[in-house]
Amino acid sequence: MAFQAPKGTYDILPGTPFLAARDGLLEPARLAGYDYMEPPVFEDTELFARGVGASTDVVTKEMYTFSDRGGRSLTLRPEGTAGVVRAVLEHGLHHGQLPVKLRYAGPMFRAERPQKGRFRQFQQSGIEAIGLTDPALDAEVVALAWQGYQRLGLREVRLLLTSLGDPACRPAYREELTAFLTGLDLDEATHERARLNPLRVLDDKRPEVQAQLVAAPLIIDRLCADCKAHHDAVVAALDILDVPFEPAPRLVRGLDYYMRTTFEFVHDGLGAQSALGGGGRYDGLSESIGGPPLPGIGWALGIERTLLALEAEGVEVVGETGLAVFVVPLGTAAKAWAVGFVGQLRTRGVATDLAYGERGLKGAMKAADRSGARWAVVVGDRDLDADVAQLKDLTNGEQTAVPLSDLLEQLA
RNA sequence: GUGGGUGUAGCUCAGCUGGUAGAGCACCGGGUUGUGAUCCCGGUUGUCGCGGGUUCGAGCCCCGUCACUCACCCCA
Repeated sequence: MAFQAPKGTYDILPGTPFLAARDGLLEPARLAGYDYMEPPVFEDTELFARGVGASTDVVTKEMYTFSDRGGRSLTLRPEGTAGVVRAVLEHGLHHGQLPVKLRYAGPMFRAERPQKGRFRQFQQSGIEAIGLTDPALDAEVVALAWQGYQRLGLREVRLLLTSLGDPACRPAYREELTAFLTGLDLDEATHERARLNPLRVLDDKRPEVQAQLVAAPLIIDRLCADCKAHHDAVVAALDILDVPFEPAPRLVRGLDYYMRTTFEFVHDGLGAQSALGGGGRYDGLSESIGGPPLPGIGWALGIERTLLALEAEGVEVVGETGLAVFVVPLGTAAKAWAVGFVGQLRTRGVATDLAYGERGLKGAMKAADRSGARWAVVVGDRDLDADVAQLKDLTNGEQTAVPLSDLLEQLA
C-alpha cells in the first residue's frame, strides 16, 4: 500500500460509536442552554502563545505552526478554549446576556509522540460558560460533563477536583513551593520545570519524586478568603447536584490559564493516559489575549479516550440508526420498480437500500440480512404482474404478499 | 526527543533445529432454476514491512532501515 495515514492520525471508520460519543457527551450541555459554535481549526499563532501560556509544553514544543502565503504565522489549534474566547470577544457575544454558554466539538492538534489514547490529531467535545464568576456555574459546568459520561453508560469515571487559587493567593504560594522544591534532590530537568512552573512538579509520577513531595505545601491549604469561599460553594453545589468527586490537592493542569476551580475526569482502564477530560476556570484568559476582564469556565473531553473507556467497561453504545428496509428486486422490470420505490421511501424519511449488482437471490438476501434492516421487500417480475411485493420480516422470517398500493403506507 | 515490543492473506494470528506459505474469521459461489441469519461443500486473496549480508537453500540467522505500538515526558 502506497500511502497510510500520517503518524498520530487515524481514520474514523464505520462501526465505531464516534458520533454517539462526540455528540452524546454534549447532550446534557445542549439541554442546559449551551449553543453550538465552532472556531476555525487554525488561528493566529500568537493567540495560543498568549492564551495557553508561553511556558507550557503545548506551546513550546507541541504546536503545528506554519506560515501561509501572506507570511502570517498560523497554528493548528492545540485546544479549543482560546479560539472560543477569541470568537466571543471578536463578535461581542459578551455584550449580551451573561453567561455566554457555548458548546463545540472538533479536531485538535499536538505534535506529540503518539501512544495509547494520544494522537496528533485528536477529537474533543467541550463547553464554555463565559462572563460570570458564580460558583454555582462552576458546579453546573462540572456536572454537565459528569452527566455526559453517565449518559453514555460509563460508571467508572472519577472526578478529581481542586482549586488553584487566584492572583491574590497564588504568587505567595508559588514562592513558598519554589523554596521548598529548591531544597529537594531532583534531576536537572525537574528543577528546570520547577523554575518554569513549580505547580507542575507536584503531579510527577515517579515514586522517588513523590516521596520527596509528601511535605510539599499545597495551594488548597493556602487559598485566600475569596478563593476559599468560592471553592466551598462549588463543593456544596456539587453535593446538591449529586456529583461525587475526589479532592485532588496535587492536581495540576498543563495550560497556564487555569485558576480557582480545576478538575479532571480520569478512568483506570485506559493505559498510561488516564485523563478522559478536564477543565477549569480561566478568569484571566480574556485579558491575556487583549480583551477586557471576562471570567469563564469550561472543559474539554477527549473522544478517543472516552471510546477507550467505553471499551474498557464493555459498554455497547447505540450507534447510528441503520436501515429499516432493504429491497431485493428480481429481474429488470422489478429493478426499475425498486429504484423508484426506494426513492419514495427515502423521501418519506425511511432509511432504505436495495440490492445492486448481479447477485443471485441468495446473495441479495444475505446483503439484506447484513444491512441490519428490519424488513426485506422481495419483488420479482411475476409479483409485479400480480401487483404485489413480498414483505419479509427479517427478525422472524415471516413473509406475506402485500399489494403494491399498500406497501408504502405499511413501511412509512 | 529517549527507551522497550511487534511487523506473515482484508482481520486475528500460527509457522519446529534454516528445507515448496498455513489456520480461523471475512469475502465469493454452490447445495435450494424465488429467500438471509444455522448447516454442508467448494473457491479467491501474500513484495512474509523494505534493503543488504551469511547459506546449496532464509518467513526463521546477522546488519541496516522504515512503519506500527507501548511507555517516559506531557496531556484529552
